Amino acid sequence: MTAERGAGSPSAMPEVRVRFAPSPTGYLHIGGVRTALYSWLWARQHEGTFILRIEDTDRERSTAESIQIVLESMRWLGLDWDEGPEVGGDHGPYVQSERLDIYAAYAEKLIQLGHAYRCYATKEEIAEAREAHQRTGTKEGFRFQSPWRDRTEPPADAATPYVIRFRAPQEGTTSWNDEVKGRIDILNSTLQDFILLRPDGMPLYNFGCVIDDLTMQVTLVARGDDHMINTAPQILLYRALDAPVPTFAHMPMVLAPNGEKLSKRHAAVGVLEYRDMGYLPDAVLNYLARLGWSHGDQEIFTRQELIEKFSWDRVGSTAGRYDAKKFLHVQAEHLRMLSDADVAGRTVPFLAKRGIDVRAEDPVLLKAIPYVKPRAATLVDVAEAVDYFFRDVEPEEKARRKFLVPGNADNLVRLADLIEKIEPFDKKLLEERVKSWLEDNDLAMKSVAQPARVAMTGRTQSPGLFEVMEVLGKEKTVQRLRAGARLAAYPEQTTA
RNA sequence: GUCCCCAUCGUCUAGUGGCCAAGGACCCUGGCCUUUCACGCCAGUAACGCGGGUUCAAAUCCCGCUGGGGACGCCA
Repeated sequence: MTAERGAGSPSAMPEVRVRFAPSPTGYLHIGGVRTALYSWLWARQHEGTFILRIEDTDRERSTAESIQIVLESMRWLGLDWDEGPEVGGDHGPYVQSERLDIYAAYAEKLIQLGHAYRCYATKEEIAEAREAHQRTGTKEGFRFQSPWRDRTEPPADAATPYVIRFRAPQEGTTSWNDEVKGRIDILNSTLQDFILLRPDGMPLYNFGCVIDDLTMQVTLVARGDDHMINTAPQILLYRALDAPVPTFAHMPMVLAPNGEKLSKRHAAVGVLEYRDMGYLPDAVLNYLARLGWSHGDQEIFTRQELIEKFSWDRVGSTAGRYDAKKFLHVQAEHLRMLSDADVAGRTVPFLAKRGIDVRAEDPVLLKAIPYVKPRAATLVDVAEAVDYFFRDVEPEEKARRKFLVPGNADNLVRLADLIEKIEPFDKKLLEERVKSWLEDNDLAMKSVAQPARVAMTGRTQSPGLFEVMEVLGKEKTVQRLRAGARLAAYPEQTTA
């Protein structure tokens, strides 16, 4: 760890207070989820406080529905917050648009301290200055030099709208020890008099963020490294207010497979989409945790292991690319870690979506899960794979044409006849009897298996034949084999 | 263009100066298992961007180059 925090007072190490501060603009991006996750893991590992704060100062894009989506996403992931919307806390409100008076007070304080000033320049003036700057063709980046920085007289018209700007130092260097990037130095000469407050009193990101982190007593700020540019101005703000500067941890971003910024064009980016695709929260967390962080060669982690093993110095410094196949693999591993009863319970809503109404305790469902689990990755796969246990089969056209043909009809009938007499109806005995029957009649398993499978399941892929029979039960097994035989004998007819 | 960050198989990564003719995972390929599909098992392809240093020794440290990403807003 490269941090310098608390070095002077080891006995008085402050409580760990971290926050996740998304802006509610549609959905919770999986990149954001990773930021939230690392912060949450850090808080839980240190028995600290995890704060959820909504940064909705962009009125154009923020909506109330989006806030609900954020909360729902966090809840689904199990990233519970100790302070924030709906749970309260001692440092609220936790929605920025409700904290305007706080920002106003701090802005006034900064003006009085001489660290900020009212700027009456219009957007047009700034745009002009920018164009003029571009015409000069200098290599320096554009920095607006407000004429109001050093002016003491207010404008003639007292009603002129103004923004409040920070009076940024123009010399020196601002540095910090980043938990993942190490030491960073920024020349103050590259900074400008950034805006704190808009005319309507809405704070801009750097100001709202600092005032909130300050008043909420946040000890570590974790965010994507696209925010690194904001850190120097923020540190300057803390200093101007004579406030303690938190530790910063800037993690590399999650990129698209082609290296671009990850967006809807490349993948499902809203985390709730994964819920709907049948992913498990712990799998999402595992995949995201491992994208940019590592613990030796370990790939699969439970939530508890993540809490125990996470550390900032194991967060890599390279941007990670989203890999759908690896994600799916991690998901499959987590599915297999679940008990059958758990899988059954989680599959129920996905069955409901298919119009199948069963309870989690349904004995057929419970019996089928262990056979289906190894060949499924998501809960949608599970639902799909148990479908035919709960409804009549209509063989897929292709499968029917290939396997339910006249030549197979007789064997299906004879198989049904045989099976009808087997008791108890378990897979072991079924396999034994069917195999000896095949032997006695000089038949190959292959000649009977696929027609029987199609008859029972309607498809060519399924768990083992005897497993399917056992789950289906004698009555349905026999009935479907006979129906299949009829279809085979008279290929032009459809199922009854 | 300016500023900041980054650089090991296609991808995620292990590697913190000798144990590395670079290990694991996903993907891909071949094989085994087999009543189908999976699972599982075995095997294989595949990487230290380039150039200079430092050192007895460099994937690991330093410098430069190149390449990639991000930021340059009255967005966050």
